[in-house]
Amino acid sequence: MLSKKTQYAFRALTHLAENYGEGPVLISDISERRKIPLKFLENILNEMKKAGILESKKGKGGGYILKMAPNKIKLSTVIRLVNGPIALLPCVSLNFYRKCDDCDETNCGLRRVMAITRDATLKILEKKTLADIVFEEQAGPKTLR
Amino acid sequence: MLSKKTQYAFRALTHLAENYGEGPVLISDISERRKIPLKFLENILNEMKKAGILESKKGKGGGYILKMAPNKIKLSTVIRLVNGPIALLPCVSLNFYRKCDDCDETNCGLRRVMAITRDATLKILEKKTLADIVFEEQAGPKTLR
DNA sequence: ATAATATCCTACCAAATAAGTAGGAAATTC
DNA sequence: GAATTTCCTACTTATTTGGTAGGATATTAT
Ligand code: FES
Ligand code: FES
Repeated sequence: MLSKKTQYAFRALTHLAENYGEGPVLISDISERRKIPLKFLENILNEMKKAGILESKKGKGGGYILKMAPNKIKLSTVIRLVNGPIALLPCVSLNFYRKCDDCDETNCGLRRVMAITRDATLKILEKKTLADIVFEEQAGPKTLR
Repeated sequence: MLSKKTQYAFRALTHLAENYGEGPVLISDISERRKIPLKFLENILNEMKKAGILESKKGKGGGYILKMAPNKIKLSTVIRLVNGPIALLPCVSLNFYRKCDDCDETNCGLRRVMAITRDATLKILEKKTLADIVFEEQAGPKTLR
């Protein structure tokens, strides 16, 4: 499961995506409108800035902006940044690889299945971007299952 | 990511699957051969028994057995049992649904994408069973990536 | 200059979860 | 009734999560 922090990150990014091209948005603004604890949000946004997907400006008229267009920011990027590995096992993670203790990697059946799972997940998360999330929200209420 | 406990569970189950039809296997046996902390493994196996996928016998000649054939035990079942939800958000979990705080479900773009991701993951994990894991191991070393 | 506005930085804290241990009770077999 | 083996309850410890506090630093406006 994604951490609460990651959910906050997405909510904030969605907000920024909606305001893309209209200048900086205040942390306090995002915090209020999206119901995210202010100080926590500060940290989150700052992290994403350091990671290169946000830009910031201090002082009056300042705030945060997406560093690139919403359709350039992949969900996989955000998740890896804020949440960590996408794979279900360290040994099949592309970006956070770590060997499994006491398990023979070249011979591990679980590992192979989890590699397949990772690929299926990634196929979606590498394709979907913030723009897709915004679009879905504007498409109006939908019930899903 | 799957917890270490879940990895242990899978290692143990794989071992039991390999010995399926040959009578009970001792906890201590699994513990040694698969390098899993004994007392921890005790708890894990017992949990899975209560959940209905294992059977046990006490006393001499006792031990654990799979309650059904390896190809009847889905990976999704095991993960849900030991690890918890498979979905990336509580609001899209089929078996562990919980509402997200401060997020309008009927209108949430992230939710929709995560529902798609969940489906893709489940499509694999509901299909693959312990038998597949065992088969992969017997298919011999393979390098993946 | 200097006050006001905002982000940035360092550090800390509490609650929850994960990972594992200890010790004996209960059932089964020999 | 002794040996074997799982079962049960409870505890401990380490790590991660979800924050908070307080001031430093940069920018703008007067
Ligand atoms: S090598 Fe990672 S689970 Fe076997
Ligand atoms: S409702 Fe679950 S993330 Fe929006």
